[in-house]
Amino acid sequence: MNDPAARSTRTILHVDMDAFFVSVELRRRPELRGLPVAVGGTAGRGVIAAASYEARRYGVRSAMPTATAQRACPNLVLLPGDHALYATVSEQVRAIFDGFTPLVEPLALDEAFLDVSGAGRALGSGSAIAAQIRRRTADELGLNCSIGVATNKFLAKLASVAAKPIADHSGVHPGPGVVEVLPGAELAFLHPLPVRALWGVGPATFERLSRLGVTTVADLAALERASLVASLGAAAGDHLHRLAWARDDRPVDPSRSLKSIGHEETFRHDRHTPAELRRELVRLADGVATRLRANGRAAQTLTIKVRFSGFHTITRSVTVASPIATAHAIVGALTPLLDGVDPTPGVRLLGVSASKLTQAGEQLSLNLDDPAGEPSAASWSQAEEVVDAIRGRFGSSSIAPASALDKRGVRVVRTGAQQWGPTGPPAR
DNA sequence: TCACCAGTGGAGGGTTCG
DNA sequence: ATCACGAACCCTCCACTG
Repeated sequence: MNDPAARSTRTILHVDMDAFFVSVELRRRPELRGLPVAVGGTAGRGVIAAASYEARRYGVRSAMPTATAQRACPNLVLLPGDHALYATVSEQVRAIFDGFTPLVEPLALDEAFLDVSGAGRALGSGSAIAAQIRRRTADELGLNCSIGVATNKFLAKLASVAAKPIADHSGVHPGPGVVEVLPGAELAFLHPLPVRALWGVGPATFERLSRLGVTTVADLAALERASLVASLGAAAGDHLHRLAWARDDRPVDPSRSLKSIGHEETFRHDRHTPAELRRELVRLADGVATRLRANGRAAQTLTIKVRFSGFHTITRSVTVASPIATAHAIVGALTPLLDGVDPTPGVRLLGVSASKLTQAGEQLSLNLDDPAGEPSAASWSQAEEVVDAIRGRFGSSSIAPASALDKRGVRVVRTGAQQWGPTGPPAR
């Protein structure tokens, strides 16, 4: 305990569920086991969210346009996805993690970091704990996972990639399941990897690094920190330089709080009129406001995002004096911004997002009686809380803003439950 | 009054990740 | 050759403050 090296050596696990969404679906559709299966949006404007390893044999990958995936794999079984179910199963996985350490940082529904440095005596080494976790997710939930063990977060993440099964044209090859990077072996593991494998090196950064002659992590490590900073900026340059030398002291943070809440939607057919956009705005704002209230938050900054048919994308934002959490107030704040957008060239996507979040609750209403006879902010707030209660009892589609309805009073579009592209048949 | 400086925060664009 | 959605973070420009 008085050895500084021992005190500073951590044991971090990165746990990544294998083909999570698909694996959850296969539990209730066992007849599909062994087939190429994917969860994702329908062809047209949808993308793949997860692919079984059999589908990956054909080159199907997540984020791939569904149309492309179906060309690559004509027999692909495409499932629409059930985000609520995945969230429920994710909580069950989480409960297993919690049995090993209180230091669990979820990254996504299917991924988490665990700091098990303190668990040593009772539960065994990092790789022993990893083996126990794998056994329990398989036995109790019927789900496989791959786990990386290392002395910091980003090496653990890279190790979990190395632990994964591999699917290529020759077949599906099981992975080791657990890969541990032992203390002292960090650079030997890290430096041969392609620089693209590093967290934070996407297409744009890779392009810039290529211009500097960097292909592997070893190349990156050989570069002067200053030239990296000059090329990539202070934050990214410094960060990557540290990673190249396996330096990463970011703690596993179990209490990261939400910083923004948003909804966006790509339309099956482009919108061309302000009236159409206005209707979508109301609907999206309703979804965002509902989630704000469900999380007990209110927002001060509101942003719209507009993607035109040519894919050019703009954002417009406004910061209001006091935090808001009703659809009415959000629409009020965003309407002037939307009015500044000309939809005639065609709009394929609209998004609404709320940031600068605060705890809702103690905002005082200073104008309970409005001389113009308009309902006050407080009464909108009460009205929308009633809406929350009705949805809680009768389902999310039981009630909607009148201005989000079409002329027949039919709800125009879905609530915004996660999809991976427009619903219904392909456009065109 | 002007020029400059440092700090802050808003706005807009962009990158990356899963 | 047509590409979702949700979120975090970064950079740059700019206005404002003192």
